[in-house]
Amino acid sequence: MPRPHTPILSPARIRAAALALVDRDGLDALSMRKLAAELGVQAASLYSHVATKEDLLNDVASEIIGRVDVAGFTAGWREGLVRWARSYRAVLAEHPNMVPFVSRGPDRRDASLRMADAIHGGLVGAGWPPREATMIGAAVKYVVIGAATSSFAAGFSDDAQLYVARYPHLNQAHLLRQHAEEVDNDSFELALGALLATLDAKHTAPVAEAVVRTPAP
Amino acid sequence: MPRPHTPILSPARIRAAALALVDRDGLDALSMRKLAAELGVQAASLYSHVATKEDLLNDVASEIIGRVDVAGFTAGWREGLVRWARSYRAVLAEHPNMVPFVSRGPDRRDASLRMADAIHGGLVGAGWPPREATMIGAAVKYVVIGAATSSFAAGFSDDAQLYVARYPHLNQAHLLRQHAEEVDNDSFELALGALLATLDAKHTAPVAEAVVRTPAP
DNA sequence: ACCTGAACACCGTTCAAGT
DNA sequence: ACCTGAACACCGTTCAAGT
Repeated sequence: MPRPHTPILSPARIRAAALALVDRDGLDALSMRKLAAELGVQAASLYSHVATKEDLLNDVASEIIGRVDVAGFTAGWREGLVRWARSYRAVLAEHPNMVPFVSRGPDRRDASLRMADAIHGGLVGAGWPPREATMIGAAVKYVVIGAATSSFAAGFSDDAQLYVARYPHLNQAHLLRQHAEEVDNDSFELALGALLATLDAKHTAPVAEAVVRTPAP
Repeated sequence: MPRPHTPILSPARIRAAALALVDRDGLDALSMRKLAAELGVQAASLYSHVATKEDLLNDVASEIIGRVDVAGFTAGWREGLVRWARSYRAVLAEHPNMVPFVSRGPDRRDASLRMADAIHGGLVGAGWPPREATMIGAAVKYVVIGAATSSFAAGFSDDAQLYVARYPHLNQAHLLRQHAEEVDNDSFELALGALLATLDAKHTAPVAEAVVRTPAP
């Protein structure tokens, strides 16, 4: 066995350590040097396994997105959408400090494109015209990303009572910390439920056509 | 006139230059040194007018949020919400590179709190119970922030056709650049319209009570 | 009061050198 | 093949010094 050292690093280990650091200290606290220190190694060593900090974060983001449940469409488009929306939100809520990065812009990440494709395919397969499927996917995504991004609960600090005192209407707005998650959740379900109700009303005609076009095998 | 120099900098001039730089080159491209260079000055000079880079960005964000129209509630809660949502989205769309910063987390900025307070006050004044007003404000905000954050059009690059080739369902998804803005807009209006339809249905009872409780002056 | 020059403690990334 | 040490071109921020 002439191998001089068993390797101490690997892309997966680096990703895990990066995510742990971001979860603990925030996205801005992640530096290649701190990450290396956490792994007992020099900063330059990371570049044997990772091309760039941006790439590393993209890979971490892809791992997160990959955990979203897009399999619900076997039980119908409604169930597919609901499971997608709730699991998408839950997965983001597990890593609030990664949300700004994960939800940045029009997504070029492979995992995000696969997710978008699964949703679009599920909707089209259930009879929604492609143009409407795109809009529905986008609208649900807006609600999820918005809820994850501007959550009351995420990073809610204990000095929040300060604001309650200064802004009269917020005073009665149930913004206390113990209610923040509940308000987040109810607001999210309000938006999601409203969207589904509208889709239920629209749904009747297009799905009938689709059954004709794509008969069961 | 013993004044040695007429001051070349001011907080407002610095904010304007910072926003222009971010709009042109992106949020990551903003550094105090580049900003100073743009203003024909040394980096250290900025600190006579601005406490910190973070503070500067917060002030820029406040200016942006301050342009949002929250005055529509004089024409009823429905008109108030619609004008708020559309102008909020439009204001963010004017500065897509600032969106990640403007919509970060639970907002501690004064302008954001004033906006939230105006919306909440408008809804409560129209008869919505405080708890529901909070949820409605949050739900509309989710749609606006989500639409601004994960817009197809913002930063849509010209090599997007690459993905269309690789992902079959996206192929038919009308994701070509010339349609991106239209899809964004229709998806946003779908989500907003769904929310309003649900609120219209809920609205009847609470508003009647409110008229009794808060009679006209 | 406002701006400068130099410095401090950081960054991401590269690269020759060691094993 | 993997890790190190040193270096490069950057950061945000501070502070004594000039006017």
